[in-house]
Amino acid sequence: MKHDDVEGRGDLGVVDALAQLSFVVQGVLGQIAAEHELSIIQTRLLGVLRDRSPGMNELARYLGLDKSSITGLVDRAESRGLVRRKPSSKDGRAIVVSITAAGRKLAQRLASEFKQRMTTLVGPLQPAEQRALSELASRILIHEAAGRGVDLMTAST
Amino acid sequence: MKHDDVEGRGDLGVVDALAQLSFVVQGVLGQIAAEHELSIIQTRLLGVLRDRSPGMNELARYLGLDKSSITGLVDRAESRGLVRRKPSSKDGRAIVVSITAAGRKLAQRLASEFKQRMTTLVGPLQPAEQRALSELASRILIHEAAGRGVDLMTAST
DNA sequence: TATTGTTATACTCTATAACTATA
DNA sequence: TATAGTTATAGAGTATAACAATA
Repeated sequence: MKHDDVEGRGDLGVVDALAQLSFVVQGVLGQIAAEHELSIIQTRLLGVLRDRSPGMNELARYLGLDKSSITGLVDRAESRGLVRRKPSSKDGRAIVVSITAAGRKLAQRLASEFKQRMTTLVGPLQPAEQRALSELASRILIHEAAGRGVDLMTAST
Repeated sequence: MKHDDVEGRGDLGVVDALAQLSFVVQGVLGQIAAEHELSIIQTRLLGVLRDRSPGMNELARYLGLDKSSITGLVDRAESRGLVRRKPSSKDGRAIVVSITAAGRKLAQRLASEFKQRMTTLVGPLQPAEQRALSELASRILIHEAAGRGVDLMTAST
């Protein structure tokens, strides 16, 4: 007998709903990536490189991984022709990682398939409800990003 | 110049907002799990076992993994004293996996820390907005689950 | 000395295929 | 034969620590 059972029938409560929804969304992403023999992290790598050519260290910060993990990640993507390493012209120690034409093409394809699947997922909601959902989720994200010192609306991640 | 730029300023659009939110939520979950030296999959394992004692095969279906992957997963949880294997009394080939008292305690702790962090995350929204978000997310989940032949409101996953 | 990137190593997670024991 | 579970093997992803080259 939950004393705080204020949710109407069919409602999971914010915490559970967002948790479960995150698994569903990640599942969609993982499935689409897998259809192209990619992992989620490889997909994120391509996403980051779509509008940037960072060094390994910088890449590690973007992805929240140790730089030693980036080495293997980039190795595998490079051996598939999706990204490329080039020595930095400014710093003899550094290298610059960039996406190849093939990598960009694949990234675009993944993005479009993801968008389509997500559109289907939110299909049961009316357009106005989708906008409301978008707005609420965005507000959470903006606050969360601000809490980490990032301006979501400016950062192009 | 996007022709479909109908979103007000500060809005990412449903697809991007849900995608990014899923990474944030998974990040919270992963961080809390890591604070207790657990992975997300180990945490899910404990979650599943909170109200069930399935066989290995059944567990594989719940977690969406191959049964051979379950062996190692359960091995590691068992060696930490979080779960236990018992031979099935009905089927000589089968075993039954159940959570231990220590496992249950840890699972409860994880759940409570997760709830707290998530509550903070949605804190910027007014209570009524949180309810609206919960309702919209739940509707998506119910449809998605129904599409897989599962009744979310009855299934105790 | 500090920083950039790689290597060596170890562990978790995952799948496929082959195997054992029971049904 | 079919099913439950494990083992063998391989590979991705991750971290820590040690290292080389450059700043």
